[in-house]
Amino acid sequence: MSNSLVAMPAIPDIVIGRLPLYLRALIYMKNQGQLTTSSNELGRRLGMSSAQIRKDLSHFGEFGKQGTGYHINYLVDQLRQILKLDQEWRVAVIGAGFLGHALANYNGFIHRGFHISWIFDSDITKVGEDMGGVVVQPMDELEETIAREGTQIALLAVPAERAQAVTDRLVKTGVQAILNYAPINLTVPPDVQVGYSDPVVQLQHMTYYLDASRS
Amino acid sequence: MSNSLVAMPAIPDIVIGRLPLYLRALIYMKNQGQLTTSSNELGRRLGMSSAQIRKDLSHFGEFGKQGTGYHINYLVDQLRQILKLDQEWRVAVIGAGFLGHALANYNGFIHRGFHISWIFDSDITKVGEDMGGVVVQPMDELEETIAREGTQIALLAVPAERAQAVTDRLVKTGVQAILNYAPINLTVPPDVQVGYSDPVVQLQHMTYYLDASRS
DNA sequence: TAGATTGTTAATCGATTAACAATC
DNA sequence: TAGATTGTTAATCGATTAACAATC
Repeated sequence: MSNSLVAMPAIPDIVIGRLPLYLRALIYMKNQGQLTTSSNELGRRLGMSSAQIRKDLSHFGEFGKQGTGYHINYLVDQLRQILKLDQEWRVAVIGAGFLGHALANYNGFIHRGFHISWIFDSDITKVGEDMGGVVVQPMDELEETIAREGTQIALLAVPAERAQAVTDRLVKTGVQAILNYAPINLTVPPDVQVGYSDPVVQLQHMTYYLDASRS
Repeated sequence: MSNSLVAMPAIPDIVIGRLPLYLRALIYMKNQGQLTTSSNELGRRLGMSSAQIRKDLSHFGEFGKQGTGYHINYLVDQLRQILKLDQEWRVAVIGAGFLGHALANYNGFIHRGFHISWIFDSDITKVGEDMGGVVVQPMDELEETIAREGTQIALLAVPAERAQAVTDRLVKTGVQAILNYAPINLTVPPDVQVGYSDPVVQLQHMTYYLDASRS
């Protein structure tokens, strides 16, 4: 534990939310064979100011060198540590409809440290089906399986009507984070993280700016 | 056109981004049979302050009544108009993998004013396949079909390596908004809207707050 | 060395909130 | 009328940016 006598202000959530974007861009550059970058280049790529990137990173330490910028490998490692990505997280998908199917089959999770171990569905005709190497489990066994395996994260892909009820069960069983794909606001205790993904909400945000007259 | 002599400050984008959430909650209440609500109730539901809701709405007009609050039907109509949802938008899905399949089959789009007319894929063995009532089109015909039909919005569900190239084609053809599911930052002209949906980015945001020691 | 770029400070800018007169 | 709730103002709070000394 570091100095507990000094009031340490929490790092703004909006800063935390940008770190994964920095990480993604850095890994992209790394895969291109690039070894170093600067706040300027990173900012250009992401459409933000270099000052913002330097300020964001300064919350966590000093990762660069004057004159030369940042070593990509080093910064990637640091960001991974900060975001607690230096471990594998156990993820369950709830709901084996088209979306659950797509999530279970998405290969972007595993190599970024998220291991989908389970997919649950209340439709017993789907139970036993193989989805991306994961076998559909009966909804009845949700609590037992999640508690036993210590699943920390849930991807919630059930109909909106059932999202809150399933959430309550997940929270009670010890899930710490839920990424909700249902078009509904969830209520959870303060120590549980919730992320939202509703494509319609995103589209409705964009239509505001569209020119309705253009074809 | 309203008063063009007075400098009208643009409404903050962060406000626009909350309107779809207000709309979603209002429609939910409406479906529950509720007729009126207040900024207080809406705020409680969405986890934000009543003052913020009133302030946000005040950018667009006066929609409530002292003492009684807001008529849900009326406010829903107003928000729909503001967000340009009083028309049907033509949407194309690009990429007919698992995700494209899920998007084409999602029934949350059509009744909220987004009509998925087309789904494209470069894999000719998929062409002709029926996905949620939409037949897979060859990628070669992207430009011709989108221009002819006046498709305004694209859901981009292609691999990251191809996302920017496809984006360039979409933009050239006149698409005004792109919801990008590929884990990569896109570059577009300023008059084109881009939204991002990368579940890994959202998960990485949440893991920062998780207790790695728990279970 | 000269040029580049960091981390940080202070100023600016913008968003949220508390408070309240108006009024249904 | 009494109670409730709006729309708006001004104060507060927080985030972004410009600028620059430090230094690689």
